[in-house]
Amino acid sequence: MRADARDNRLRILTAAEEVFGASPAASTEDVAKLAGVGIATVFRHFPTKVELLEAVYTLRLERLRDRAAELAVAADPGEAFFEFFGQVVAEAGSKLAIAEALTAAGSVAGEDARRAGAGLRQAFGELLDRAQQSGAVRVDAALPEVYALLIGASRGATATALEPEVRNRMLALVYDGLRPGRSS
Amino acid sequence: MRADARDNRLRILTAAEEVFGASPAASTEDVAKLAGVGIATVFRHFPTKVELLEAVYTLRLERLRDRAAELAVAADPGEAFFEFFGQVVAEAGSKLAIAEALTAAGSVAGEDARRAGAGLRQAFGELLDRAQQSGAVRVDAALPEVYALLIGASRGATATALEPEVRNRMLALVYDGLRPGRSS
Amino acid sequence: MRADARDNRLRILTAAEEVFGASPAASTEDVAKLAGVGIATVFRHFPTKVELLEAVYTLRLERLRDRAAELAVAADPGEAFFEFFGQVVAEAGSKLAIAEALTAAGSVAGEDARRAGAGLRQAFGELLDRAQQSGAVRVDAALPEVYALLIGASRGATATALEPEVRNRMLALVYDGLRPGRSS
Amino acid sequence: MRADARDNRLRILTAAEEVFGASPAASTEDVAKLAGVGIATVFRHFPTKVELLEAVYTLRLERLRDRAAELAVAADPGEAFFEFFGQVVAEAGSKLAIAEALTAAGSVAGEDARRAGAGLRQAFGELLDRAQQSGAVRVDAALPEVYALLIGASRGATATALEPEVRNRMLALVYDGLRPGRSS
DNA sequence: CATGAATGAGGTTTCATTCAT
DNA sequence: AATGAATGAAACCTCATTCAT
Repeated sequence: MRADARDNRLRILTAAEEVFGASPAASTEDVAKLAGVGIATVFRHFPTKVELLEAVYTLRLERLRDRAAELAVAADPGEAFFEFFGQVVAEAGSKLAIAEALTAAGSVAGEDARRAGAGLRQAFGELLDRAQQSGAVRVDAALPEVYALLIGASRGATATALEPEVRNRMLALVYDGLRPGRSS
Repeated sequence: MRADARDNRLRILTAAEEVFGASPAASTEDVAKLAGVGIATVFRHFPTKVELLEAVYTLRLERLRDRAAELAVAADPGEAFFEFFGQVVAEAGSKLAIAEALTAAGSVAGEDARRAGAGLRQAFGELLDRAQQSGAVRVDAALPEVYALLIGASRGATATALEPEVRNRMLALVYDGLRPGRSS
Repeated sequence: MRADARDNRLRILTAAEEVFGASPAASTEDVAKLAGVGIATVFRHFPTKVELLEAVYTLRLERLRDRAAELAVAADPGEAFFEFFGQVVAEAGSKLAIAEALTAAGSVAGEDARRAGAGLRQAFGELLDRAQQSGAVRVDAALPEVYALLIGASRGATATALEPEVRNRMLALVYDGLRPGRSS
Repeated sequence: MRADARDNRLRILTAAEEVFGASPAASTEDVAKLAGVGIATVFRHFPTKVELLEAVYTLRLERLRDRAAELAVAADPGEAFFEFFGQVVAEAGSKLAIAEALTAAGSVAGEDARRAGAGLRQAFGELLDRAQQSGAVRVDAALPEVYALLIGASRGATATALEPEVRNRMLALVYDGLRPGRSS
């Protein structure tokens, strides 16, 4: 791929992230305008609007996975787990808008997005494992439900446009449910 | 309002609930078709698509509020609270789609929807109060964060198309976080 | 169907006949403009460009079939046959352009067009039968090849933008081949 | 012109012949892809799509003219004439598609194509002359109408996707009309 | 009051053609 | 000279909304 093409691809992705993050109903032309390229250039790089949305979504998931991978080697596994959890919830806003745009476009998820989702889930699973082995998280909580809780907390925080204090108190409740020493 | 007009209004609302619940990108004409009326009739009752969406959304919220009000006089306040919580999460699917349709249409929330939302929140607050007074829920959890948790759990369950078992395990984690006896 | 809708449908068909007859590459918007309606009205009547083209084509075929049916009761079967043949060839120009537009659009032929084509072929077959029984046309010429000859003569006349005299001399050659008294 | 440039020109022409022969609505990029060159190379050799189409068309006409020239020295002029006629009709399919692509593009014919057309017409005229002098074709048939008949038979055969048997029977009718011994 | 046709403003996508490498 | 990316004009089609019946 040529250098200028790579450049443009990145600019388009960045623009799309911002535009769709702000409003799931945005048009492809808005993306082109913000990226400073012609509309046809967007379609050369992403032959379909759905593919563009998926690319943005995949990028988001991959970034989160990388962040999880970094934290997987932290000194304190418990702290790493909860920090990651909190970060995801805090940054969920625009990622969610993109997910909504995808479902609104009628696509459940492309191959790339599915793979990236699986990657994130696995990386998060490592964080959970280590936190459980270190005694920071109860051992009877399995990945599926904890992951669902992560998603839920993210969406809850976004949907209600939570103030930071309330969000933190909500997270405290979630964390308490995850800590060991419970009967359930 | 004439009797047939009232009839039509109800049929349109019912149809809209089903159509938008299935796909947030549905068109107003689809609603008219399912309701068995002409499209102009839909616009006579709801001068704008956003108003129709809000009416459906409001209806949903009011139904939940009524359900909460019923449970507010139940014998066991703790059981009532957790039952309501679980029901909301279980039925979240289509309501969520309507909320997405609203945000996709660029509308944050109309007056009616806001009022209905406040009503639901208040009714849920009563359930929470009584559960706290009965000792079933920790007293240091305030309505804002518990409500956010309710919304989040609903959305999380929907977004990931959770199987019932996983959903129940996730709810168990959430409930544990809400029970008294924690230091946080 | 409402009166105004029927009116518009007819006006659209008429406009399409003229526009596509003049240039197979014409756009749907040109048709709308000539018909004096909005573009969406065209698409309401003919949900697809191909369907519009087929409707025009079908109309043409039906008109020819009707003309053949009229001539099928003429006093002189031979004269009727050759007159019809000549008329088809003379008027072939714009009909052909429509057929080209259809193939350019990637459609071979819709159900209606196929039926109309079969109708025309059958009506022409009657003319041929009667001409053969009256001794004006050789009896060893079957419908398939005579029909192919009709199409061919039409296309030949159109493709080369023949002057009337040349066209008549060409037809004379064709007619001679069709008359009885040959060995082939 | 450099050797590789000449190579490319030929490969582009060959590819264009195949691509446009298959579908008149094909894009220039398809031609480049099949030719194995970049799209800009196509435009370097043929500055316009119409010019490319004309070049292909011209090539076809020239090949036919060469074939006619070969047959012009055959032993039996009558056989030569009818053989050429039949060959042209049999192979008309893809050439016709190219002619359609040209008219769809709004171009009647460029200088080269016109010259090539005239060349073919003249070569065919020689075949006709010799066939007439040898008594195989009636002498009162002039080139214009016979040529129109050739074109028409070609197009008719193609347009209706004729089976070989029917095509031959149609040709027999045409040939009978061309043979001497008729009064017309 | 209900209907369905008409509207025009966009949205996505394609293509011939031009530039930068 | 060859490449492939970029372009903008236009094509087809959809939809919320307004009129005429």
